[in-house]
Amino acid sequence: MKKYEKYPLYINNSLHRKKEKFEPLKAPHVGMYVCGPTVYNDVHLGNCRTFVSFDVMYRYLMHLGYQVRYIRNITDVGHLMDTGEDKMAERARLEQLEPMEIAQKYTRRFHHIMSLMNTLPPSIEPAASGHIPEQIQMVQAILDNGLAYEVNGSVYFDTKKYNEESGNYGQLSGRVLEELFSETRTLKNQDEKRDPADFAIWMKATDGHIMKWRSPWSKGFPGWHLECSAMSTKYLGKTFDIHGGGADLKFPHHENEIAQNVGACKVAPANYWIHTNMLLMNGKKMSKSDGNTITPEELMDGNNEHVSQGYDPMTIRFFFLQAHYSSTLDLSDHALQAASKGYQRLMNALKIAKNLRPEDYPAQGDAELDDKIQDQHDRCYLEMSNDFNTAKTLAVLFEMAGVLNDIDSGQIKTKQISSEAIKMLTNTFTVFLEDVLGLEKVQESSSKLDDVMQILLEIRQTARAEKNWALSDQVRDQLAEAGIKIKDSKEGTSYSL
RNA sequence: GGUCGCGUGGCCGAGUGGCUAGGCAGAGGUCUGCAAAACCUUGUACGGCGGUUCGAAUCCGCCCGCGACCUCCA
Repeated sequence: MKKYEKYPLYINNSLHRKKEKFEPLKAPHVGMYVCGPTVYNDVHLGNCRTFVSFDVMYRYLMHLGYQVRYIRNITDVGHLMDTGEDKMAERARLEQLEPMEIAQKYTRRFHHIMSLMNTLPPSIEPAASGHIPEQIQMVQAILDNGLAYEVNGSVYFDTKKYNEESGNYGQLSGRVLEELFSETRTLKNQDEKRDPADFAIWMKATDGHIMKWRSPWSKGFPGWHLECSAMSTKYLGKTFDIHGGGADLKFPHHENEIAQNVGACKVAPANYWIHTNMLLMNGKKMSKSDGNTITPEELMDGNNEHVSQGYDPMTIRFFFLQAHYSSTLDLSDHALQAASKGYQRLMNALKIAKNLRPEDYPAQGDAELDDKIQDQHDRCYLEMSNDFNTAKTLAVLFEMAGVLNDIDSGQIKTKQISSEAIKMLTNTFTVFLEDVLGLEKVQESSSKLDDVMQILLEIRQTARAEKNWALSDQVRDQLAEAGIKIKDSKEGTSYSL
């Protein structure tokens, strides 16, 4: 019996605004598409939260026994500014680089950050610029189906006609087409559209535009929403299981994506839509465009006015997972400090778990304790299978940490706990912490500093043995002044920066 | 203005009809040469006013406050 049969997964499907049992099209295969970053500058922490959320879903799906194809795109074309200039092109102009250099540069930096945050790479990470033919084909298919029209080399999606035929425009975002553009904003190229709700799927490039490709309609570039439609269809098929992204993409991006897919392929793209909520700072959404942001580097270095110190990437990941992905989360220095302590507590317990040997324990233990551990094991699965409730799962892991500490301190005696229970406890704790939630022990620094510290700590240890408190305290205090804290414990003395 | 969501103890944050969320901080304790760290124990809560119910933080209504989206956004 597969784990996913034993612990059926329930997902809050934003398409229907309710929690539904997850039934993949072709179990054990699962196709998941997540909207990735636009690589015209560095990702900010809000982006990271989204990708960490989907990383945990990806990990848990795999842990349940599904074979997941996880697609996360890189947007490197077609995203326009209010001025009409492409975001990539604008950045290229500012940095005096080629647009593709910009894309490469920020893609590489994005990968670096994602790796620090311990997210697994997706199965395929397609770039929009590498899928122009597929996008042109899709424009053609929509035209062939009579749901788009060409004006002066640009092609627009006929939203009104689409809605008349399918009646579904606005289903995802809960919008009514007639009311949608009652208050019109002045936007570029509005004059070419038949209806304000129409949107470009192919745009003719203006003279100065650098990123452009040949198409049956003009030398131009695809509309922003089109890449996800084309690439999800190419790699996951016309209909697939899960489509995810930040809540701010619901409208218009995802709504238009659905319209394009249905318009081209006559079927809805994804059965389950998952939207992650926004990371806030000072109670306001973190957003690239209005400057209310903090980058992962700034947070890790502590080089930002909003934080008093740098935070380890794993602390940040833990901080994210303490809240449910569908809730807003307010970033603050205070909350991060709390997260740092809590995370450390789990890591201490992890160390204990890894040192326990089931063979040291008897075949029979205290039945009550065995039941407790069985219950904690079950709850880890039930909570994660309940719409990926990482907050609740962490709460169970903290309970398990308590048991591990009790074993370690002798509060729970060896004879009280069975070998099987120990196995289940350590295995569940380790697997959920590391494999499912992706939380790992902070890498110890392995520089010469370790050697130097070893020497200093030995000197201090000798002084202590000789009751030379003046010297031992001098070592401790002066190290503290240099920002190095030392911790005495039964196993010896360790240090941290 | 329209649509959607939120308001939980000092702070962060789960929970959705009766059963302890959890973390941090605070308090008490264990350990320790002292300290720190670590560990154990522990109090405090559901924005306001009504309603439904045997029973509501949880459902309904109104009010107050906050946020998101409404063609830049994860």
